[in-house]
Amino acid sequence: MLARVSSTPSFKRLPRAVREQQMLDAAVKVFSRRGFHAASMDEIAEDAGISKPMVYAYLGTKEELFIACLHRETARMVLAIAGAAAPDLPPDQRLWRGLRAFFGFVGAHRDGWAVLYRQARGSQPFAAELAAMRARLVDVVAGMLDHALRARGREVAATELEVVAYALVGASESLADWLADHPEAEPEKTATRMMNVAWLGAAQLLDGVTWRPPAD
Amino acid sequence: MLARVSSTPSFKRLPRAVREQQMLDAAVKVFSRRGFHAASMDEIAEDAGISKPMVYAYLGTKEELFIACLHRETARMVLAIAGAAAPDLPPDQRLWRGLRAFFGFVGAHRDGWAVLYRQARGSQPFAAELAAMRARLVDVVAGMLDHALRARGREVAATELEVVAYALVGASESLADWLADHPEAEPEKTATRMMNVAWLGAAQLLDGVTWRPPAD
DNA sequence: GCGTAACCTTACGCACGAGTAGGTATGCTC
DNA sequence: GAGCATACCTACTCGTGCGTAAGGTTACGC
Repeated sequence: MLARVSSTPSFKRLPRAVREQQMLDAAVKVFSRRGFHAASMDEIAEDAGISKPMVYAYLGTKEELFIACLHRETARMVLAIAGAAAPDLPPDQRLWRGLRAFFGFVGAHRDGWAVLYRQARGSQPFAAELAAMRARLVDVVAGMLDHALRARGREVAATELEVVAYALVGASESLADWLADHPEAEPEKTATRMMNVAWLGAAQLLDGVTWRPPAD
Repeated sequence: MLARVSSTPSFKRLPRAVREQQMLDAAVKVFSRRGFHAASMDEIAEDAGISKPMVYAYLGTKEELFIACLHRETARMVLAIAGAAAPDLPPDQRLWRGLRAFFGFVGAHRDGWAVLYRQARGSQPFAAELAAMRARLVDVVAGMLDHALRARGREVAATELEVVAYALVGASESLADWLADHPEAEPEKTATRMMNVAWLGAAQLLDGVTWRPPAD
């Protein structure tokens, strides 16, 4: 009414695409800090430097907004890992590169990742979303195992593979959580440790066998 | 006022301890089905066959109630696993028994476990609670590894052990989630698969080496 | 220079559910 | 069988925060 030019002297009108990204940035930040429920649309809007109805106009309801966050972050992560694929390498190399990319990504997006995915695990509407993306990862890992097995002339039931892949993915997620909680930890080192336990197994670790990252 | 004897013809007055257990049962059920936030105290009260103020009188606020659920379920789980300890067995035996007990418990408390712990991961107030109990598990596993290592005259930094233990616990939790989502799956079998990946590692699995449960 | 469409605001309605006030019945003790 | 503690109820208050109605303001095309 009266105080109009209070906050920003010249207040920029920005095109939709830009504002949407700002909003998503803010949303990820606030959802991370507060958790889905405790986060308020007002705070997100304020953090984005915009007013609430704009958020509704562009990204829809709170749930839709959260899902949009999930999608963007997931896409980024998949992209980061996809670059490390190289399907013609031996399995240990592929596993190593995948893990390195994964932990590298998490390390670079600590607050983003951790709480976002921790959130998504819980509440019904997002669990499906999250499960879908986890399934993609599991499929990739299972496919890798299957590929390696066939190359050795062996074959294993799909369920069996899925469960093993699931365990590996789960272990990685846990270590990702650990990484997100320990700001001083190095992603590369964490990936190496994960590689050790996943590739070698506890029996060999106890016997002093260790796996070390290749020169590259 | 008028409809008093509607629900239960003879309505029993029960001692506090009994009612508290009924309330906790109901709370676990409702929290599981709906998630922490979506669960309403009214629904919990109704499910327990009691009115809301009783819940407040006995178990306190919604948060306190949830924490009470967590504590009870955690205690039950620790108890179930503790019985399988046997510290003088070789490490593979100990790991196997621990895993079997763990998955057995989860299989027997499917709705209880899954959503309760999935919930707790997310929201701030409970994360601490959950982290504490997870830390106990991690310590146990790390201690086991340390014990085994010393017996072989080797020694490893505590952080190193912790991370490996963390990965193992994480993988188990993931498979527990998987188990909770697949009603047809057998706990024993799941434990075996977990044992395979944890003890042997991917490299040996690919080579066709498998671990099989002992006759016991 | 003027319309119009996109951008952006303030200010509110409204539902929902946590937590409570105050009162009633029941059993146990002496 | 009076008294007292404990179990239990109905019926509210009230904060909080999602989602929206209705209206300003700036840029851009013509």
